[in-house]
Amino acid sequence: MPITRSKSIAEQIDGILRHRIYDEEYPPGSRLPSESELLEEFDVSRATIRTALTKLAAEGLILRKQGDGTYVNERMGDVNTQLGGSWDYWRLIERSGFLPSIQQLSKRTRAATPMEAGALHMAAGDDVVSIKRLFKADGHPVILATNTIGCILLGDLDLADLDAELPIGQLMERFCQRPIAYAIMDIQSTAAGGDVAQLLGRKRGASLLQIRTTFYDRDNGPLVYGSSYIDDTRLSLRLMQTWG
Amino acid sequence: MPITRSKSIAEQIDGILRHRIYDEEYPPGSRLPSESELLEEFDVSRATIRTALTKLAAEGLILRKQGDGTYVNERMGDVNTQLGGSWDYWRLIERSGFLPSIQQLSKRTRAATPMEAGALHMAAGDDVVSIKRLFKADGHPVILATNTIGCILLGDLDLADLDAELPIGQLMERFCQRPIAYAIMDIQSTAAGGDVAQLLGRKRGASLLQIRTTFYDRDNGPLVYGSSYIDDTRLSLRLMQTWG
DNA sequence: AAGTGGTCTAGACCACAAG
DNA sequence: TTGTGGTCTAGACCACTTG
Repeated sequence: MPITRSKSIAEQIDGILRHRIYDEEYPPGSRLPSESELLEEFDVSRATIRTALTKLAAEGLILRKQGDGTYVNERMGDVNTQLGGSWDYWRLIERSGFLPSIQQLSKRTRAATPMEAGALHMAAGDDVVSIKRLFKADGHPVILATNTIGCILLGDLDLADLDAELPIGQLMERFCQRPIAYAIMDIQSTAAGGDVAQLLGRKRGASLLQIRTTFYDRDNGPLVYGSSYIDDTRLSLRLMQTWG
Repeated sequence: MPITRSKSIAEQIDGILRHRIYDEEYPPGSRLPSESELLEEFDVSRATIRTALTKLAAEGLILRKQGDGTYVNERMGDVNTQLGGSWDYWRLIERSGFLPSIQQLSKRTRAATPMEAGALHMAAGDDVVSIKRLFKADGHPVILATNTIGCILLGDLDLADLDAELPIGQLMERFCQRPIAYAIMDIQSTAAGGDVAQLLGRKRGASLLQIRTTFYDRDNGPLVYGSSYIDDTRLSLRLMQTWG
């Protein structure tokens, strides 16, 4: 069991406020307590309160108006994606109003494709562990995701111990002790090939969203390469862009 | 001419550091001066320096390592999109390594489609101003963008004065005095219809990225609705996702 | 005029990595 | 041990909108 670093005060306040917003203790469109009220409630300095509020505002969860107050963003419920921040397919499905589930299709060691080898800075043909999963929304297949990890990173770990239900970030932290620092994603539109179409229950040639992601550690070393197909007739990517 | 608020110290430092990174005065992968060195250089408090650095780190431009230092992210050059932050098609094309240009296809007043009316909280058939533009990369059409603005917002402005070359954010600020606070984007994959295919020089039925965006002011009032088609064989959406 | 969020300061202590 | 970035405090003044 890894030791959980106790969170900072600002992070805890962030979490508490976030919960109050989701629980509608602070309903959409309503005004939050002022910063001075909050610092009294939590008995911290104003800077700490503002650290938490700044993060919520950057995500679009709240809108701050100078001279007026801080308001819960009415339209946060429309959003299912937090590109630029932590985010995974499970939550995407959940936030789209469906019940998520995962079906593991395969988990095996094989030779890297040229694309994977390039992304992971390996030679083509080097051994990688490949995990192929199908995400379902209310039981319907919606996302086909393949993740590839260089074998060196996993050491002598038994494949059977690799928990394929975990989001990729937690998986890397637990099994490689290498937390993800950032990822680079490439979003494209593509026509479904035969196998992908069949797994997602679409016709061959149907339009799908394709997301290719390479995850890096804080030393710029590539950790994982992922390629996913999203059936966006059932699931669209909705995200908030905050201005200024 | 609207009065331009002079920027805050933190914003100015943000801009200076950003320039130094783009100019490779701080090259990719190199270590920045420490926070104490920076606060001496600019003669400000540490909190002010950290405000600037925090913003750069959130965008992925720099990586901060406790006990070590702050480094320029080597892979920032791969990225062409800043979803979740300020961003426009002109910069997308530029950052993809092409020379951008805009061709205005039409600018006129017409009745709102049901989709536009819904997004803009109007009745279907109400008057809107519609601007249709074709973005080119090195002269090749890559993005077809249609923006729709409720006529009420523009008042008695002459259509001819509306500068279609402006990014939508600056356009709203200048002609409506209503700055954009946030936007909600919907990213999907779609098959090109006849007219879209022709304008983008693709075959009918080809896969395109479609982005639908509604822009809101800080009072949650819808300002603009935009629908765009991106030819992602020439231009892919590459963005950075920062972790933690 | 009063209250809000926006900005900035000067200082302190802690956690972490290696100059 | 030294120097980094991470966190927090108490206080000040400013800009803005009108609870």
